[in-house]
Amino acid sequence: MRAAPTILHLDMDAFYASAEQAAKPSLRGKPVVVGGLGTRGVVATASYEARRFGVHSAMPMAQARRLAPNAAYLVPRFTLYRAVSDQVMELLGRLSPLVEPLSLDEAFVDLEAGGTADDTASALEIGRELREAIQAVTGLSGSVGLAGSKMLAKIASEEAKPDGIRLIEPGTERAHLAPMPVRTLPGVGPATADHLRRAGMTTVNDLAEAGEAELIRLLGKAHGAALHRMASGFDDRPVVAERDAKSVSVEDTFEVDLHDRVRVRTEVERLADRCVQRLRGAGRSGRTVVLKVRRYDFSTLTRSETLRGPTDDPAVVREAAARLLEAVDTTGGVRLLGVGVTGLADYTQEDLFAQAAGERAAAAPPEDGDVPPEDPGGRAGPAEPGAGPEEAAEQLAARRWPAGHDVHHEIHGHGWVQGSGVGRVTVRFEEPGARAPGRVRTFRVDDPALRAANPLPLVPDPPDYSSWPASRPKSRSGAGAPGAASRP
DNA sequence: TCTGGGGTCCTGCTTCCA
DNA sequence: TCTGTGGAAGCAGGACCC
Repeated sequence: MRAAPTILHLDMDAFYASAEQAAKPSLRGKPVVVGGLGTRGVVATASYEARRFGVHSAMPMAQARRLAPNAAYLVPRFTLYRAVSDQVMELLGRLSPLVEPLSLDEAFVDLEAGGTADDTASALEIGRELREAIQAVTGLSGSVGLAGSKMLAKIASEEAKPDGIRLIEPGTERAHLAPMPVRTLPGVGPATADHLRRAGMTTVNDLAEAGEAELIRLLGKAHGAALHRMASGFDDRPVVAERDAKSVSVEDTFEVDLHDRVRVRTEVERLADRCVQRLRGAGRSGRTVVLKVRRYDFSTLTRSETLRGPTDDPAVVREAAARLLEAVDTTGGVRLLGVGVTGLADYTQEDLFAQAAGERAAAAPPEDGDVPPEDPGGRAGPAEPGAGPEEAAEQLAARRWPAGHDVHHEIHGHGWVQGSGVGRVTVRFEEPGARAPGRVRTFRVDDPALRAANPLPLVPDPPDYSSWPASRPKSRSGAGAPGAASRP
């Protein structure tokens, strides 16, 4: 805990949805929902306009569509979000060497370590400047929380949302937290909250007064002790700039449950290959292979196997995953499969498995390596079995032209896919920064003049913040859009 | 109504080994 | 040689977070 509120928490407001609204002028002020559009998709982010209909993160997409049938439904575009996130993180890095990203849209900053703030006034000033800078550079708004600890800074940014700044003065933590519901504290989810409610505790004050011993009795040593400290306003977790990943995994939920054992095995091998690709991309290897199976009834089980040494050999991971699958009963159907690797290391060890696999591979006909022989099944796969020719064509069109993705037309220029089906794709031609919505045109899905395009920057010509925070950039006309001003 | 994907951490249990 | 013990490692599941 600190005597000055020099831990800053930044949380971008409805990040994915706001980025889409900024990229697509016709969606500004309208309900936008970003997430998986398949029958089993869930909402990743809903714009504030969509939230008014009751749509929220993690809600099944089918339910969101019932609540807000007229909203724009888009698939996530991580290339765009990552680019914007990089811009935001770059600004945060100007405030301190200690920046801890939690996700693409959230981070802690230790202002004291950066020497950019050492008291309430300077922390507030830097928070306001940061929000202005983010608005000017990305066109998006973020909420800032300031406090003497990570927990309180995060709570403060939550209270500041949307588009605000909030400071919790050190010394007032306990009083601030006392009336709040237990779910406010990090680490208290639905299960723990229910557990606590049955024990008669619903507010943070209840937890603080219950005492550490009682919470340990209820929740176990680590969780109970940590929760009691947090409920009492103590949180001395440092801001950690670099964290090594501890596992790498990939998983797929299938549009339709898999029943065919051969298909299940094929999918597991495909996932193992994808997992190794990611592992190698990170320059790592791993020792423990984990198979995850979610069955038709949503029951989930994991099976793991620890190898003699770390590996990044796809054949080794594939075979381990296949062995693990042998021990799993999949009758009834499989909804999700996942393959992961833990026990990460920076080196690989030539072990007997790898050697054996290599020898087998040398003796066998050539494989297709990392590229599957055909577009595989599941979410990214071909038309589902049983789909009619028209349905299949629609699925292929939707896959080629995902809703919300950027396209370029030889004559009409840059646009984005509004929808596709019946052999047609509908495109709205507009760019970020346009004042009015663009025009809509429809093409054949195989129109040669139409091709997929990369996202454009949300702010075409952002101001130069390279000397900030030492000196602030001169305001340009149009920079610092309305709404950037901090709320009191 | 019907529940994603990619992670982290913790707990309880079993086995192995010194 | 047998027995007890404690720690480490492996494994499975659950909860939580964004």
